[in-house]
Amino acid sequence: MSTPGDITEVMALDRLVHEPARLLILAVLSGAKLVEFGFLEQVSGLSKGNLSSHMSKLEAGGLIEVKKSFRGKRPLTELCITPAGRRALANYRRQLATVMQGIPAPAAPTKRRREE
Amino acid sequence: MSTPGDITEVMALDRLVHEPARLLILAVLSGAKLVEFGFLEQVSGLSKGNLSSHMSKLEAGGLIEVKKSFRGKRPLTELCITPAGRRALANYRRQLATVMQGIPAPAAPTKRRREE
DNA sequence: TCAACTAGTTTGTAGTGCAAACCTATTTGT
DNA sequence: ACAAATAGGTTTGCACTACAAACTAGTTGA
Repeated sequence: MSTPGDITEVMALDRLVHEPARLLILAVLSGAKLVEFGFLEQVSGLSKGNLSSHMSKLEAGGLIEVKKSFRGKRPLTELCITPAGRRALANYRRQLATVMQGIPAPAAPTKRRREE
Repeated sequence: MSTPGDITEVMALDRLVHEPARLLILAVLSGAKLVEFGFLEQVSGLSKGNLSSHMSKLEAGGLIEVKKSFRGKRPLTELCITPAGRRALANYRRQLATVMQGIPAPAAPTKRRREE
């Protein structure tokens, strides 16, 4: 039961969100009002450069907002997700759910579990 | 409740599978023993060239097998998923499930339930 | 003063996805 | 018989992307 889950929907996935690094960023942002650049750098494991460029793309796409200020005398960059960002993320999640229905479940043929 | 669903797992996603076009191909292959190139071309909506190159990558990665033969006098290319391909797909699905737990659900601001 | 650190941005490059052009053989039209 | 069209793909060319290395600008410590 449940809908067939049209797998061709996978082709409609938002590439801006689909990129793992950016999806991670959005997911983290969705759970807080304001997130510091440095914090994101640590939880994501991304290099500063990489993070910076993904940040710019998300900002250019209107999915996040970037606020630059100072803490004491040092620069501080903070990110927050926009309403459009939340929508994009929720939409992406919905599509993922649809897509997952088109992928056969773990199959679980034997009891062994191997991972690498 | 339910496990926290470590969102950083998103960084470990298999890029060979993560690409929408290839995920679609794998999903289709997982539901049949042997699939014709032309059929795949139609259901995916991919151009022949694009399909061909994704096919090559999946083959190079050992996720599918490509069998070339003739039907009557015309060339016929058929694809089938390998055991490694099935494992990769199942593994990807598992990771996706984990990742989805890290993405906030549809937000459901009101009580309405929308399905489409 | 000068080295080292903080907080990011810009640059360079290898790799990717995509469609257009191409290829070879077969079939159809005249 | 010969040209044009079609089938079934592959190769090429290009615009774009993710990533790390190199860079910039200000700050703190010695």
